[in-house]
Amino acid sequence: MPSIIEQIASELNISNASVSRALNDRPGVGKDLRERILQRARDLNYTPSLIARGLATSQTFAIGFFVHEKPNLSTQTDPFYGEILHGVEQVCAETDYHISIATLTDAILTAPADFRFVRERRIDGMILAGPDIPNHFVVAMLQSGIPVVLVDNKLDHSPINCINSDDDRGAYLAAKHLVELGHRSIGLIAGPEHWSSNARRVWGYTWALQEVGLTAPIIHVDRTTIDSGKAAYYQLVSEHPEITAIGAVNDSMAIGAIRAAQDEGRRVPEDLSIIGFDDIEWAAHNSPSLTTINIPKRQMGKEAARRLLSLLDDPEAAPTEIIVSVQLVKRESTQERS
Amino acid sequence: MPSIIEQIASELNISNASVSRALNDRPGVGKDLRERILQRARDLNYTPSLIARGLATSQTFAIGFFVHEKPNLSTQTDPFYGEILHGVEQVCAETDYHISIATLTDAILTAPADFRFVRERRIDGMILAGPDIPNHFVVAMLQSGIPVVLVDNKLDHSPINCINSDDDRGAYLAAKHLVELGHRSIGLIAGPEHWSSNARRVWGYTWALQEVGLTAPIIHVDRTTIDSGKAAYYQLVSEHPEITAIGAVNDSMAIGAIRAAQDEGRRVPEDLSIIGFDDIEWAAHNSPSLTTINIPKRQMGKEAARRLLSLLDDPEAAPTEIIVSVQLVKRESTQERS
DNA sequence: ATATTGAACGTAAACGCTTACGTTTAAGGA
DNA sequence: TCCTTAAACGTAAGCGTTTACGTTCAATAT
Repeated sequence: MPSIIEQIASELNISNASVSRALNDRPGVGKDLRERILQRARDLNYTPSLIARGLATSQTFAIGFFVHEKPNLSTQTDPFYGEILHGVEQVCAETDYHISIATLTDAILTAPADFRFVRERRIDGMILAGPDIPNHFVVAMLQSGIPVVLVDNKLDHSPINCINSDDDRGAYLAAKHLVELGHRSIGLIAGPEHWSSNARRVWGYTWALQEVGLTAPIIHVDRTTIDSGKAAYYQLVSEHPEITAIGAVNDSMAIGAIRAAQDEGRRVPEDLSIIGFDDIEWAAHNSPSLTTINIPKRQMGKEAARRLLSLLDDPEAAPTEIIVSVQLVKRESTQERS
Repeated sequence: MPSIIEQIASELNISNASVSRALNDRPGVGKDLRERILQRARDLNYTPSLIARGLATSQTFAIGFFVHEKPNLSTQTDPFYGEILHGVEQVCAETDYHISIATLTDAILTAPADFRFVRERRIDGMILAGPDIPNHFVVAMLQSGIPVVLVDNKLDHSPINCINSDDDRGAYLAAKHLVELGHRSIGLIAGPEHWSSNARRVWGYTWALQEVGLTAPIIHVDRTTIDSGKAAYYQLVSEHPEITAIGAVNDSMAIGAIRAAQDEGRRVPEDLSIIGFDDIEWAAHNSPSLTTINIPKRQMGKEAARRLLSLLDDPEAAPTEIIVSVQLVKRESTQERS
């Protein structure tokens, strides 16, 4: 059975080349012949074989979306990467590109040297998502020769194409919000100091408070779960009972803090205002619902895909960091200091 | 630049065919020549071009994982398909298969007739996930000629390869649990009657209660969100104030019911026991934490992948429905009737 | 000793497209 | 009218594999 291209060619007594040209919208075929070819192709329900095309052009029209398997700082209870992936899908759906996914396991992360992981997938480019993908792996991928875009991550000492949320500003907004509500004794609940987005959030808080002459006690804990939020809360209020508002470095911890406060018999927000960060799905469903900083995950995915696609056109483009802006979402867990 | 296969062939003064045979572990090449070929391949860091191989064999070593975009019955606030996908990944990671994903949009769902969607992807098989993928689409995919496995779905009148959770039994267990706690006035909160998993859950409840001579009032609402859980709660208790326990058809609704009860000043579980279904991530973090029926999502993904892979070997195998068993998870939202 | 067999290996076509290059043809310029 | 030019189209090689079919040759059977 001949391929559809061949069939059209023979039916119309022309060459494969002309059919291919017409189908790909390339010059070199006359107006009305082109029309007849396209018509016939439609009738025959022609779908190009991306795989044959791939062999011929060494383009696969697939991109990889690879996420680190460990739950990260902000995604304990949230389909964080699911949302990002959705964004990637949305922009790819408008193109010919397909998405090939994989989870980055430790095995892959520790043995990137042979490029096997990327080469066997035959992808044109890749998106790497997750804050704790080790630098050395990113560097290795960069050397594989295909474009790389990072999401929720960056490289330590050199510029790279990446998409990140505006953590500094988000934290700044959060602090500002608390200050505007009249709070003057504000405590901070933070995760491990060396996580970069954590550090940036702490920095944003500190900066905003400093602007109005305030300094905040900071509790660092080594995880960012609900339970560590509780623990941080207890430590914070025992050291600083005068506090009327708490900023948490992510929503899970904020929710933990709310629980702990409620367990102690303090009302949120009447006695204590608490604000989170991330706007995970449950933030809106918590009781009280959580005031927080929204990260536009889907948009991050879209930006990542767009960046990657444009890189595919021009691989030499200079590395750019895209910072998506975040937004304060006022809900029930914060109110004016009484 | 010659391909690596050609390079090895010429270095060793043999033919491409022998190299290919050795690489693919096929008979027809002598023991020690084979060894030398493999050795050289390792040295050269050979990675087969799946795309060239695909052209030659018309196997792509990729499967599609396609999920319906609408949030379904049970996944409002839960990375349901994320977990399933994880399972799929885990088993694929042990094979040569890659995963190509896409979201089934309405546009795709309504125009499947041309197979464009599946053909252009050049996949060897596909997993379709989501309870409300229309029958006609599934049928169309079946006719595309490649194996199809359904997850969280089935076909109305003909057998098909699918993976589902044991909804009847789950509901049975839930009801049994309430009965064993001493409850005799039990109400049911359910979603739309025509959703099949919903119907099976209602059926399981009814059956278990009937076994001990009980019948339960059932409230059907048209969505399965937290808010509709609240609404259903109010309707239920206004019509049946004597009720001491509530079974909800999914966790979101159960949580809604808990909220509503708490708002009314009733304590859960002291005054009212409430049990959910699904065991979404938040169930464990709710206060009180939610007693519910756990669906092993990851395992469903694994089963789906395994089924698909075996179908790839033997496409003629008879359609099988795999039902994964569910489990009662006792937490805080239920207790003995006081 | 010859005939038979099968393992080892080579040849070359095929998979479905793209594309560099060559040829034809008609239009436009002098 | 003849020459130039470019658009239209054809030719055929090539992308990296696999595989049906041939060939060679040594081992075994007779």
